[in-house]
Amino acid sequence: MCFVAITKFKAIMLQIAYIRENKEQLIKGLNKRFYPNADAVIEAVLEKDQQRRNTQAALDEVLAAANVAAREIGSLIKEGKKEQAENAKKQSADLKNKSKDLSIELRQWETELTQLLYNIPNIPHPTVPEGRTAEDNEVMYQYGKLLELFPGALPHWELIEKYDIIDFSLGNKITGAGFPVYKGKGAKLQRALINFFLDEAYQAGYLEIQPPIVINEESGYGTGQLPDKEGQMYHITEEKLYLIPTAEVPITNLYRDVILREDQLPIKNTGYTPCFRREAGSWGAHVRGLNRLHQFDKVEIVQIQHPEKSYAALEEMAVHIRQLLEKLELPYRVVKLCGGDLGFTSAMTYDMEVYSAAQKKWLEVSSVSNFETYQANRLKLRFKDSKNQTRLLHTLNGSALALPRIVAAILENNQSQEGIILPKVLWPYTGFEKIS
RNA sequence: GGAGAGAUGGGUGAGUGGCUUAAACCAACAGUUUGCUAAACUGUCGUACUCGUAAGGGUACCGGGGGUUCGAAUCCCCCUCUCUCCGCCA
Repeated sequence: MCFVAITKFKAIMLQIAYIRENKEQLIKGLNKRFYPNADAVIEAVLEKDQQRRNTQAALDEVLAAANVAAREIGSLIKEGKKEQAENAKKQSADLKNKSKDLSIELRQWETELTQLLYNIPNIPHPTVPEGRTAEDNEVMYQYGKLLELFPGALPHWELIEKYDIIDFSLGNKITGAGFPVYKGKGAKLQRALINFFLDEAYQAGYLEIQPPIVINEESGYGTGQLPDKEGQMYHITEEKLYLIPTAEVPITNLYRDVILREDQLPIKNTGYTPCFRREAGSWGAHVRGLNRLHQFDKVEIVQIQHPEKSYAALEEMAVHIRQLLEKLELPYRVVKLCGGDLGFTSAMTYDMEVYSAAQKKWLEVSSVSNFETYQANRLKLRFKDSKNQTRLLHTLNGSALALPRIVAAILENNQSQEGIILPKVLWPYTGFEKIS
């Protein structure tokens, strides 16, 4: 019925009404993140939206007229009034041109608006601490003694060489820096940890998923890695696919374009995948050994939650992760990220940091976040509430856990003159108790 | 990789240019009837944008994108996916 096919507006329109009504709050939230020019960006969004709506209204009017005209022409032809039909056709040409122009204009506004919206990060939860850097994060909880090691204790990058369990130079040979090769007890320890983490997640009620580890562009936009982290992902240009930076992406995107029933909530999924990160520009001396890799293993937990229950779920996930660390007998602390340190898509994030005795520093081993409706909005992930209203859901995820730094901490903290004694909980999984 | 056939609402499935504002059936929901269940009957039954205080309008959407036409689910082109056959292969 239309003269010019209009591209389906894929933009994240659902949040526009919210932006309109909560302008001040949003600007405050963005400022907390030190997001530049928050006022100007929000103003621009509202202005473009107004333009878009004006254009939409004008276009709808033209299309409505064209529909009427087309029907008239149809009946004229049927009645055999050829000349009148020809005249009407000529007049329709004008409508056709107008609709063409208007839909081009509409698309322009939509594109600009989408561009703006995609580049606005999530709004921090009100309890997120003020602050610009990791220094300003709030320590919520600390567990375990920060042990002192014997003289001559080694950092993990020396331990792995000493016991010949992880080999960076072999990885360099076959791939490049940041792609280690795990050997013997090193490889088995990896496998043990993955199984342990998956079993624990299963016990906690998570459904195990084995997703693809390459994703398409749409999935990248769905969870917010695109366009924000474009340069962070390995891109397979031939097929327009990306290697996943985390299992969060495929597992959460399972629910893209889905409307759930309330009784299906919450969705709790877990999955093990390798993760790939280019880490462009972040390489340096302080990321030795297993501290930062291009490929690493991780078990992820994902929840899709009712909006009113998502913060309780965040706490539940944090407890799950803490229990893993406690079972592994690792000293850790939980920090709540400040506004400036918060990830692009997150409303609230806890980081779990394990203390490495040999490196004498805290290593981030897990990060658990509530994205509220931010991802759901892009994913079009919704549910029907008790009043049969369609509403956006909340998504959450956390690492439970990322392997390399856990391995580093286990090796460093458990070393002795006789070798590395593994935490008891892993013995059934490894089949050995000691690396020596 | 080659050849062919397909993709329609929650499901099945009709629809080869205007009588389709997408039929019919099933499922679902609400109501009526009913000792209970069932059946029967009646009604409702998509998503998004937009105008309106509201009631209620308008527009778009038949895998995705583009084109032809006054008018497209229907015709043409490109892409994706599914099925069948052939080839190759863990």
